Amino acid sequence: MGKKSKYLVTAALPYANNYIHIGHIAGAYLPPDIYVRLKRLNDEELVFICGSDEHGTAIEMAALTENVTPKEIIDRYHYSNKESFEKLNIKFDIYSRTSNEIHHKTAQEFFLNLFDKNLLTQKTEKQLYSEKEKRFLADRFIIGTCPVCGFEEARGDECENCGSNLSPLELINPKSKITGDIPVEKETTLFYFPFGSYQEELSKWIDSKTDWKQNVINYCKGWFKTGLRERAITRDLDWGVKVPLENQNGKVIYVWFEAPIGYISMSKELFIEKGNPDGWKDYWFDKDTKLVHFIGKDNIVFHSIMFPAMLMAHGDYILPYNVPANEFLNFSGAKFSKSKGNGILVKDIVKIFPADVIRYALAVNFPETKDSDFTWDDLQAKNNNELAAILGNFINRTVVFAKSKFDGKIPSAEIKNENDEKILESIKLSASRVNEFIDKFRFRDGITEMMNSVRAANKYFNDSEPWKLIKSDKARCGSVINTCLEICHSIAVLINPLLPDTSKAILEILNKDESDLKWNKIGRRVLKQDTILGENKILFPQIEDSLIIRLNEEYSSKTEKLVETDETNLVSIDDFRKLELKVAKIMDCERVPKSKKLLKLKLKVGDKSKQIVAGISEYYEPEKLLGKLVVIVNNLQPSKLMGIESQGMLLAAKKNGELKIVTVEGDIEEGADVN
RNA sequence: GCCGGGAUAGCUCAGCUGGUUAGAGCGUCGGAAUCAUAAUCCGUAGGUCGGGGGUUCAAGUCCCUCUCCCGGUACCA
Repeated sequence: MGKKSKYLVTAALPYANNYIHIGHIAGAYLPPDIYVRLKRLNDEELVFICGSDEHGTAIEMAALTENVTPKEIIDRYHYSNKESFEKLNIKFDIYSRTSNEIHHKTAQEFFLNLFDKNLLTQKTEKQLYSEKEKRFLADRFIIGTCPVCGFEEARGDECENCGSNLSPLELINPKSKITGDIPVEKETTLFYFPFGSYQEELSKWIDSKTDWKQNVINYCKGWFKTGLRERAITRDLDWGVKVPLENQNGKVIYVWFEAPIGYISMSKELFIEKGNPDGWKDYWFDKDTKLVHFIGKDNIVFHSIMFPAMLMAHGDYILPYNVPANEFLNFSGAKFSKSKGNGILVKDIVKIFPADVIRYALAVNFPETKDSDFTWDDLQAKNNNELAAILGNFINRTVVFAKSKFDGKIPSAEIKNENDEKILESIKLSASRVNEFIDKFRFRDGITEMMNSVRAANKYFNDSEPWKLIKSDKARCGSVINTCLEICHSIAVLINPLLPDTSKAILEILNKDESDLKWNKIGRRVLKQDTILGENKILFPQIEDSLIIRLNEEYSSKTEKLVETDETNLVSIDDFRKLELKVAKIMDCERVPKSKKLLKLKLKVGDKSKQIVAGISEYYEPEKLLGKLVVIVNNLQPSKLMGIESQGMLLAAKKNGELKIVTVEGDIEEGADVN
């Protein structure tokens, strides 16, 4: 064994304005968790860093839209996402957040370091300023008439109607999206970072990274080809890390610049927690540290170009050793999309399936070289046909056999033969292959290798035929079962990085502590004969079709295409009678978080209550709807909108940007039929 | 528009600098076995590698072109 390496592993900082979904997990969080767990089993020295990215316009905008403070937004998503990771057993050494003071300080120091070296340039330009709100408006906060197509609600950065990319200054009649205030043009001075002057050094550096994934290198080369340009690193905004200079009121460091510094500040925080405040330097300043950034492909430019350029400019820190970016995970052929609300959120899926099942289903199909596809049917198949059938079954058949034929004790292995040693040896070899694969970020191959070991174990069981031996040669049979139990232990270690809960469960069944939970113990005999086995347990219960059918229905409604209605199409009275229109009373009403138009309504229809999600919040304040009698389609097939079930449809009239809900003239008891 | 990526067995995916009969897992079908969550093990079948053209002794792999999908980016004065 040579000198152990030291690893500084990071996972992309999730932006705290949304709940994370399983696409994120497959892309940037489960791979490093497996990687880190494996390194730990090999006694490598490492830290694993992650946390929420909590600044920037999008969060401020979400806050304004919901009429809450940014702090409320980031708290909601920070704690929820942190919990999501925990539920999936993705175990960071620290999961912190960029709103912490230590991060503000670290980012400011970083900024000042570059400023003091005269590496930053300043430029003055015109931007839109709201006198009323006393601040510059971010592009997306401005709406106005599109100069290209005349659409009246174009945003400052792009027109959703014609797709044009716009600058806010081009908009005709611009106004603040939030207050409706009319902004004025005002000059502002911002700092820029000259990426262009680092292009050559970066390019050479990337060229030296021959072992990086091809997709990452391609992205970088693409950027070099178009040429790196300077980029603003400050902006006029309240919510963020303040620019640490005089006369910079109302200015913050741009979030893309400040967020990756979070890796550094979170490292500091971790070592403060450990009672070793300078410990982070052993990682960030040591040329032998392997800094590995796990990210999704959308983040490549930041981690393999911008952040390295910043680190070069600063000079003290190490550069990334590798940036193993994954592609994207699709869902049933469609993209995960926040706006369409069809992502499978981690906080939802962990309520349905055990962490290990989710981890396995995602990991065998990591989007390592191209986008890959996730389906519920696939998850079921992976659980039933692989986890349960191959892995769970081997443990179960071994333990059940030992329990019934050897008094629940580990029999002795006195009558060994070469087959016993062969299988153990092959698992040991397999383990070293797993190690190599994962070290090269080839997780899928590594996992295939793990499962091959378990297949080999089943084969050994079959070929040894202990059910026959028990009748003819009990001592030899005991040796076989002893070996199988040893294999169970090896498997527990082997799968530990991928399936930590299952690994633990196997150890419990074997009544074995974690003292031999080490990679180099794979394929070795570590059990004591005559140990009484623990309680057996089905590791992977079958997933029934009915559950999968239900999930398919639930999630397909989110991706359904809208069917256009033909206005000239006539319906018969029978068709009309299929609709059950009823009068309902609005009992409760609230905005759907992070949605633009949705209100969640609690209705009373006769003696039943109902929940309906309606897209009317741009026209009605929730409070004003309370108590109103409205008309609803009572028997509409329920569907989910942004994860919230809607059990009907509210009728409303709409024209020329006006919308009025259909109410009842006079008073009538709710629940009344409408026809 | 331009740049980049993708399109390979029923499904999900591998195939580095071109080279013998294109691979894996799951599913299918057949067999063996019956300790085990009807779970295992062995074997079989399945692909004109998106369409078309070209280079080459030889192309999934290189070139051209077309179709579809996905990113990025520009312009629409």
